[in-house]
Amino acid sequence: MSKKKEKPIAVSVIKRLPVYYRFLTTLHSKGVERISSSELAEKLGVTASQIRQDLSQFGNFGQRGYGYRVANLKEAIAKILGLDNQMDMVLAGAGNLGKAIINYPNFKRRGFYIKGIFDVNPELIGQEVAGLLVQDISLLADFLTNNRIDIGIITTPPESAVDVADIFVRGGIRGIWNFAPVSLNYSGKVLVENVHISESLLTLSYMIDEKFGSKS
Amino acid sequence: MSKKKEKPIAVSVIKRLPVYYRFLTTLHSKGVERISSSELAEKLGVTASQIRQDLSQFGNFGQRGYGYRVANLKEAIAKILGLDNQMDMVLAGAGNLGKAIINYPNFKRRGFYIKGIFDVNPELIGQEVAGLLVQDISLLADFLTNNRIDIGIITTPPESAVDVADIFVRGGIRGIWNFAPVSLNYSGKVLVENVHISESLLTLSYMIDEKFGSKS
DNA sequence: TAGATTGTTAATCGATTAACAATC
DNA sequence: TAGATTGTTAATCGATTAACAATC
Repeated sequence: MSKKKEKPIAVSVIKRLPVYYRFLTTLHSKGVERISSSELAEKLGVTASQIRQDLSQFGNFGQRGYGYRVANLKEAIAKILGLDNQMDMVLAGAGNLGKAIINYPNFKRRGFYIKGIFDVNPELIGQEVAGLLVQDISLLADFLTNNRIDIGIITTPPESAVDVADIFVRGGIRGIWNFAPVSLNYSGKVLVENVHISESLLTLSYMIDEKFGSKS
Repeated sequence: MSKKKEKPIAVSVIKRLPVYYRFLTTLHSKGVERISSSELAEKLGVTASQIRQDLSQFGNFGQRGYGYRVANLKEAIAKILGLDNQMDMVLAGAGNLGKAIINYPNFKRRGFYIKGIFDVNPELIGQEVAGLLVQDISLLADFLTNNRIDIGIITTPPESAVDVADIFVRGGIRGIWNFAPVSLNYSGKVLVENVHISESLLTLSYMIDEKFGSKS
């Protein structure tokens, strides 16, 4: 069953939920029981208004005069983000970046399971990474027909990214988490979340020049 | 010398420049000579208006009735982003993610130079990565006083990220490229660009549930 | 020239912030 | 209760899109 769709929530709001979630997890592990929107805002460098506005899109999680119970709010956000549902994933490209992602420690805790790892490199095929054997990429299409996979992760070089993405889409994947520096366009059929790592370095570089002046 | 500051450019605009740049680089390598804002828009999934609006903040790079010369526009954006200036960087955390970043092939071409790699792990210290020896993190502070470094990269586990960031800031670094899932707050003193990789997975997960319905 | 496409202004749309009544 | 803080409405701010005169 799909969620009740009240009104569509803005993407800008959804992108902030994981930030709140991460910070609440930290607070919770430190034994902090309550927090107000203004305290939270200060720690995260946003406004209290924004936090209350964001949360109010999903329900009433606080108590007037008191604030938010950290444990409750954390769980509420986990629920909103669907972290209580399992998501099955495959990864293509078992280089350093791929391995870094596979070994991310919180995936399982949050319901994300890597079910298969694929690569073209004969030296990597057969290697064990986090308890899985790296398989030949030529087996990917079959793997997807035999397994119901939600998310495909692309950590290949840019040249192969589009081919892999096509296999993912034909294989019935619902979302692509793309780390290759290419623009993937599958309007509507599949959701694509791009993590264009190097682009953020260019942004940083621009802002450094702007703030401190360029070195030349 | 610092750039002429006409009017401050919106961050949202600056974040799109690397996208344009990447795509123009691809076009250029394919031998494409000209492109119109509407063609570019279609390929990138944005509006032609936005592209023209964005570019017009920095100058007039096109020709009415013709469009943009790919080579010219590419170079113009490189200039805006400061890719013709050298940026010296150090990296802390030589695990898989750190190695992935160090080996990114386009850094030098774009003026980004990694000058030092640091870690706490004795097994990594002394290892050679991309022509540099991994050094003990205890040497980082001294390294920064002896070398003029622009950008510090944090690819450590979250527990050590704040300590490393403090060393960076005391060492006179101007920007931090942070991959650790922590919120770094150095309002004003230093620029911080966060790449919270796992947060984008949570966003994707939410949107999949929203679009296709959750599996439960 | 005629057609095409930019650069830019004005209109729209959406997101953030401020403010405050509701209420714990 | 009195003080604090939420949830929510309204006001502001900023970013995107539409439209078109300028012009290659």
